[in-house]
Amino acid sequence: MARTRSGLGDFDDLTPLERPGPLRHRVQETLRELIIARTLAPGQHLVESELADRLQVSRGPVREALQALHANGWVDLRPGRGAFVHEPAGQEVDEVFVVRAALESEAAGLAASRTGPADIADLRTICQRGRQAVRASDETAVVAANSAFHLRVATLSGLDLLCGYITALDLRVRWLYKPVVRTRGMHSWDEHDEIIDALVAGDEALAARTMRSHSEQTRQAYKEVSGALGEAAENGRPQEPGVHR
Amino acid sequence: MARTRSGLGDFDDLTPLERPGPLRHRVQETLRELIIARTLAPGQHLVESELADRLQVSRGPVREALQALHANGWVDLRPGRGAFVHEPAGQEVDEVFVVRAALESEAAGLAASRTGPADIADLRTICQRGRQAVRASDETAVVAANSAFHLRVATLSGLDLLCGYITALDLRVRWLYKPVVRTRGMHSWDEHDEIIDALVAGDEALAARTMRSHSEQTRQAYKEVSGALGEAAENGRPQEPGVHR
DNA sequence: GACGCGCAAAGTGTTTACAGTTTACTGTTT
DNA sequence: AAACAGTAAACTGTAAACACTTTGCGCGTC
Repeated sequence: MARTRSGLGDFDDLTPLERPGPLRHRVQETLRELIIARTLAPGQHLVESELADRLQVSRGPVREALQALHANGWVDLRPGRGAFVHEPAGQEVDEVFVVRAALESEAAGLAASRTGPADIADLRTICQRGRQAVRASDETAVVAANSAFHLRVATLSGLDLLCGYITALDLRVRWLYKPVVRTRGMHSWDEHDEIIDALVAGDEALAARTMRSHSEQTRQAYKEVSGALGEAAENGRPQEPGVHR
Repeated sequence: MARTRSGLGDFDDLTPLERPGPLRHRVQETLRELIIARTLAPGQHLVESELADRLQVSRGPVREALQALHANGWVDLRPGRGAFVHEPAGQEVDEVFVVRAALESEAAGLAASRTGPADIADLRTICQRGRQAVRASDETAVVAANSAFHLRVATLSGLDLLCGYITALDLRVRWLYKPVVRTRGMHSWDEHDEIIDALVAGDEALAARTMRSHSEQTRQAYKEVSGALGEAAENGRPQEPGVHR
């Protein structure tokens, strides 16, 4: 397995040297971070020239980054008026949870028949880190561990596409959920353990069901807290749908 | 319900006049169409200046369109080398079917409790159109009716986000599936009828199950035909996964 | 004082120009 | 003849400039 070439010896440690990479990537990631961190508030007008000035680049890369962010739902692009941080409206938060639940439970089901002992050990480690973070009230670490757990399960499905979608949705959840993280605490990690148990048992249906229920719990927690935060305006009926686009 | 204003009379027929809209949109859609039609072949190098010349625009809008297409998985962007039409590799086609199945069955389940008589009538009409197209061997019309049916069900879920994802995946399917459309014929429309029946019954679980099975059938059809088209290389084990990105 | 008109500032849409990288070719050396 | 270095063409990455649209403000009019 040693990757050697010509007669020049062993090159295994030789990693390609780092290169700056296109500006648009860094711009895109920077902006996404700022949006998630809510430094850039929903609805805020993202003026190209201002962003370009602050980031010390020209408008070109900024515009390209905005295109990509638009395609992923982080930014709304009103023709002739520019880019605005996307405003999650109405039932949208709920929708993210629903879609995520569907995809993650699918992933968990697929993972059940492919999970080895090493994978289980990884998952258990992540859970330990998560519990520790909860005890330490280290919010950032909790979020990180939670993301790591869900991403790890998604990866175990073996499907790159599914993994990509889930990762993207997880970022969205992290963004939307931010105002209300603290509430769920240790309970969430017990559910993670249940999921692991299902994976160990190799029971596809159970794994899928457990993951779905976990997602549903999280969604409920969100609903309660956000309901308490927002005015007590209880919309009895979910608002009229309408077609996407 | 009449939308009137001031004392100026009835404005219901007054639709905002059409405007050209940003070039990048039209470039993006044109390119996507060309990719789906396979005029632009997978792996093909998309040279910015050439596209710009042919479309009679400058490179700016072209680059922006390529960014958006990249974010949606139509185009690969190799830094320093440019844009290439995405090459579906290995199990990727299969993955699209899996994800689509998960999302569409979710949508069908949600639709079951929200479907009214008018919706049912619409769906039946679409099915009639589909059957007619199959009898007439009008491939384009078949594909159109099929897309319409699936999109309509997705819409009935009432979730815009879900709808958007499904629409995007449907385009992907249309692209990947293109080489092997003709085989499924009338059988597919019988399954569509079953789905409608489940919706009429208002049985969420049944609707979800039926839709999933329908998706699965389509996937199997794809596998058989593509297996027959490609060499008889029967990969026993689905190729090793690896992480997305 | 309310309304409408016109002007000016701000910002986006698009093009053009320039710098840096990649790639293929050509000639040279061993 | 094979391998290498050097070089030129092609193309991408980035910046800057120009044209047009939107938006807000001030002025005049009814």
